Amino acid sequence: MSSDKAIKLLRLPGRRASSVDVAALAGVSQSAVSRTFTPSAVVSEKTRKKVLAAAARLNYRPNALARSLITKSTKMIALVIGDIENPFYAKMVNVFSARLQSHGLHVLLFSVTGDDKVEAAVNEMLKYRVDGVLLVSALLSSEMAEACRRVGTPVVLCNRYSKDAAVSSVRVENYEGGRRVANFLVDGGHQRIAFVAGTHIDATSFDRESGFVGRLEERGVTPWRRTQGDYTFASGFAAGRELLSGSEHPDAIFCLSDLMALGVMDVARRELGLRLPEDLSVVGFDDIPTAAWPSYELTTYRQPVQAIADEALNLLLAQIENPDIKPVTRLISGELIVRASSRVAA
Amino acid sequence: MSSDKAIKLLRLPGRRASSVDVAALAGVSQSAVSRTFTPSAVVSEKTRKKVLAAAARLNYRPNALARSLITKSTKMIALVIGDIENPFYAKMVNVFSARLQSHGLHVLLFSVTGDDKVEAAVNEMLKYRVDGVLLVSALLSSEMAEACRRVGTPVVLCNRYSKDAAVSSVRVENYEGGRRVANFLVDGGHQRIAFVAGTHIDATSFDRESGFVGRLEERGVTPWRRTQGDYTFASGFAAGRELLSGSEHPDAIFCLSDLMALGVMDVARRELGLRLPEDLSVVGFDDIPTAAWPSYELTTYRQPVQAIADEALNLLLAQIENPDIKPVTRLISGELIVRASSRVAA
DNA sequence: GCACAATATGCATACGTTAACAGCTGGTAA
DNA sequence: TTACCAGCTGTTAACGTATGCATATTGTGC
Repeated sequence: MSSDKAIKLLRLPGRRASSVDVAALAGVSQSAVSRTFTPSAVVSEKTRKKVLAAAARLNYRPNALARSLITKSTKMIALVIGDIENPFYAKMVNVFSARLQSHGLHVLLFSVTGDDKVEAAVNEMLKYRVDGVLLVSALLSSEMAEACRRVGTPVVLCNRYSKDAAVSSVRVENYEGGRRVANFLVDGGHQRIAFVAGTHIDATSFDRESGFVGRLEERGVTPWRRTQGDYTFASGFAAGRELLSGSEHPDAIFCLSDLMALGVMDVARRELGLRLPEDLSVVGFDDIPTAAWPSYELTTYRQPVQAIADEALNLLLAQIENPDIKPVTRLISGELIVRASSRVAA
Repeated sequence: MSSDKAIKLLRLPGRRASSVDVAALAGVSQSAVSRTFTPSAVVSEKTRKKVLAAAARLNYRPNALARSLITKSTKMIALVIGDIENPFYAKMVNVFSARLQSHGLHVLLFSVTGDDKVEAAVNEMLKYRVDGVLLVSALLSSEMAEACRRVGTPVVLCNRYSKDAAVSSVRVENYEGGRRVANFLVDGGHQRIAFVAGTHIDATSFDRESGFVGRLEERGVTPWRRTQGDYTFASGFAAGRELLSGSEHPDAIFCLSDLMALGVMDVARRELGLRLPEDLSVVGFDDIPTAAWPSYELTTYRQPVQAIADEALNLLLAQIENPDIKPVTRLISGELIVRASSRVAA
């Protein structure tokens, strides 16, 4: 009988050791093995030793998938990221994955180009039964939000939000940020203030713009000219060339991302020979590392990445803990970092 | 009997629908549901319709974990990345995740700071039974490589390799790259050629340096001075300050990463008032997007990210297909991109 | 109408784990 | 010695799916 069992349990070549194999080698029951690898469970020191020895010999590691099947928790969080090559979002990924790892959670990464691919990603991650979803700079359609809600998967949006979908979200105070930049530029005595928007599929760009324009008008300044980019350096370069091409050019340009602002600076200085901030002030949004480099010294509205990520993660963990919690929106306040790319009040 | 079953299968609040639930609602067996969602399996059009309708009503999605338990394939690839905030590696992540997604594979991301954390990451990913492991800019100890081999998990290193561990790897031709830069600088008539190395824990930095120094000496030029950074902008800035501080300064500096080269350029121009390339030539390694920006126009040795990623993925897929394949090393040739940061031969 | 193939379905089992439960051991107190 | 309790351990039933096998259904040609 026991030899039958032993024969049956002989490790076939190419098969990975299971808890049953370990149990057989250690001469204990399979549950003893399971308990050895379950922190909350209780085993005598003697059997734990035996089990660990056998496990080491067989290169055994508990199968997280089988465990998840029972515990109904995969310890996996889906991280959906829009544009990972934008340093601001790369940093976000870094912070998130560090935080998640320190919580014993794992990251299932989905890098989506264009909001249309988010749907496919969501369907995939739901198959893997992730414990929660973090969307960074990607828009969740209300149907997909509803799909997550139906199966009870918590979701938190980062730096995006949808008016219709009932999903928690965390973002920087975009409206307020726009106002602060407006104040700063008017205080600095600028007259012809131009603006480079982002793509308007999300409310983020809209909020920053309305805060900015609204405050300008409150202070009696009419926005001089407006154009649009897609948050990249190249689009900023193009936008700068467009804005600065006429006979009369703006004396300040506010860009909705640092990358675009850097593009504007390069076209202004390298192609048109303007001096900053004497001939032109440039202000960005994000505060990516490059903004602080001596070649740029870009004035920008800083988004506190750590704070945003921490808040988003707390929201998500709370929602995992208690699924019936209702969606909330958190606004994180940013900070205007004044550097040499802009003229300041005398 | 059937009503008993129906009662038992009533979807409890908070429980997710399983194939059994769908089967009950559709009036078919559980296997029929399984077959409907298994592309290779065969079902009549009639039952497929019924199943899909029931599945839609219940928000059913097949449980990938349970499936993996049987098929012994998780369709998950572990992606371990050293420094995701370096644009070069951010791009790598982007390319890999796009490629993997198009193969129907999913990315389990591990962002490690320091090679010591790789071990913990490897242990975690093996618990999740990933189908393969991609290590980008992270070093795999030979013990960990051996651990993967023992459980039969394919591994491919990207831009790193270990002499002792028997693991497949793909990297750019570092040695040759160093030689090409040496030739370029000597051809340009430079006399005092300095060098900024990276951290020396990996052979990558060593190979580039020995190619560079070796070729310099072949051409009768003695390296003027050498210092070391950690691939970041800040370390490049510091290295530049150190190299350029003396009374006599180098007329060319070769940096083992673009970020460091940009740091050198900034300290040279902004802090010391040098003109490039008249007073100093700077050459980098990687070709990150910023290198092409008008403010820098950095000459650099380009690493073809797409080609490296494709090759690494092919190697990994081949190894998944046939686990007994033996480890290979692939060298991808790079390309010297000449821009305005360096003096060229008259 | 029949025989026979071809196709489609259901049944049962296995994958590797956790957790509720019951049973076993040893020690202690009377 | 006996009874009892605490601490461990083994048994068993899930979790949700895929798949080999046997059986049921359908269609074809005469």
